Amino acid sequence: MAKDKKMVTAITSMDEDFAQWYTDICKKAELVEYTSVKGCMVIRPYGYAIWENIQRILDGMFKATGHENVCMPMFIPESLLEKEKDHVEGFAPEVAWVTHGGNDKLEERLCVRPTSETLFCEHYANIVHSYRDLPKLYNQWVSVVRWEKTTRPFLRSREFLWQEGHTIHATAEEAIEETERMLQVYKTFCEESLAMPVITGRKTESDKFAGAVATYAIEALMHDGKALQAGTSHYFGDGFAKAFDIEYTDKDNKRVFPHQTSWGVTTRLIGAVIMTHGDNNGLVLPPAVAPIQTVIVPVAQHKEGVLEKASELRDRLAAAGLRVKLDDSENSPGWKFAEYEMKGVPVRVEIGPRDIEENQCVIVTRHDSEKTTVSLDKLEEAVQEALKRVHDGMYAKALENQQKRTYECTSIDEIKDTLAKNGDGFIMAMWCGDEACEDSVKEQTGVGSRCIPTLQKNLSDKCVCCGKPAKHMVCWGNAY
RNA sequence: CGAGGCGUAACUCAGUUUGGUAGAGUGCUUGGUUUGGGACCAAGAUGCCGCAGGUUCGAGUCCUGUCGCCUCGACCA
Repeated sequence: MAKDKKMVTAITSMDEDFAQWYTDICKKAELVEYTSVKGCMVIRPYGYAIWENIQRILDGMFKATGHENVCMPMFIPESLLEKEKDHVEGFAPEVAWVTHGGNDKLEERLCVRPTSETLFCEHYANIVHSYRDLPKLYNQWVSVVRWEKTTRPFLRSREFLWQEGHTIHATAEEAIEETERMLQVYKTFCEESLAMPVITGRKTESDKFAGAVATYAIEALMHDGKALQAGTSHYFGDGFAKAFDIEYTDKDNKRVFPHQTSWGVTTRLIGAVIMTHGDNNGLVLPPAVAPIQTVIVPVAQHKEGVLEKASELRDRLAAAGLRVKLDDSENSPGWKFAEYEMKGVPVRVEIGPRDIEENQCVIVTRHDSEKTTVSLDKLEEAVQEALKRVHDGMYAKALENQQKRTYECTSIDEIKDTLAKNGDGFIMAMWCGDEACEDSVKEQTGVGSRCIPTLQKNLSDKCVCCGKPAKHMVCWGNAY
């Protein structure tokens, strides 16, 4: 009977329908709510708290690597957007335009920023005059708008929150080093704070950012085997500087162009966390970004002393620096267990009359449902240790899924067979560097190029498609 | 943007074939009994049947349009 009851409000099984499961989690864990504008969603307190934790940690990493935060306007005049040819071509199809101010038609229409390269460039042209002004290591936390046709919560919305770093350097070497440094910062963040393994790599020519010399990305593999680009870092060379007349005087009194980078991650990271770690009981959150790290569920809370003891445990854990919540609502303990599992709280502490008598409590870890009984004398250490166990366990599980779903192939047929037999995943295969082969692989097998992984392996001397000499091993996959 | 599916209470859905004034379970409110995996009993409240037109004496039901969600494709930092 209890089982049947549970089914009433249960989410769709991820094995049955992964897309519906994802949507269910977003709604039922109270992360987002739809609005009347397609692709624009309310990020609810519980979802926004995850973003705040992501922001706090990443911002610390940016500051530690010498970056400063700034804030650019949200409007870009059409003429400014058009200054760099590739850039405008890449973004024009998906920008939203402002044509009126009040009742008056504007002289020149303004686009709502889809990204802020042009604004930073205009600004840099004003403030960079000497080699002494360089480098500028700027970042901003803002929202941007891209008029996407297909939208999904967190994964692809028309307005989304992100950070965009924009840096300008005296030399190409310095800028390239910055591009690589920030890619590494993202990788470290994903692994250490999101418990999510990623592979780093360079995008192919056809897939790189509009206006970039080179685009690098971190790619994560979701539970269903689809790839998700979790962050990007671009090297611009001096292309933007030339287009926007950013020049400085070097030590030898020569006028030269500086070199630029940009890099960003978005609220899509929340989608990545959901699809990497979630299970059929709901969300599973990495302790580092979980809004509630530990929930205390009192059992038989009406009985003498239970709530008092539970409050005492809450105060002790809060004093130890943990984000802790005591749920003293009238719901039954079983209801609370299910509720906080749905919400992905990493550690649950149960405390009831029996425990109090024994001076102990029960600790349950979300990712593996393991229960352990610990002495109240060691509560803080035990919970800290449990949180670490959750993080490590989540990372190990995600890494195992990624490795299990990574396949090395040396022919088109092998790719097709692999996909047919195992479903989606990362397909590693050699490529000659020709865009025609890249397109052909996509057409024949359905998987597109994700990136040219930093860690290369020579699987074969020949291109998987045309058989000509191979240049790189490419990671192929079906992407969100 | 193309093909398909679905929009009825906060949620999951029945009712649409054959037009006649709105239903169930869950949730919510109140009271009582409960409490170690989504408790039980009783009494209540809750609907522009996605939206806009049309046909009709009468539309949740038929027709047209439109918006939204889901799937597949195209597109896409």
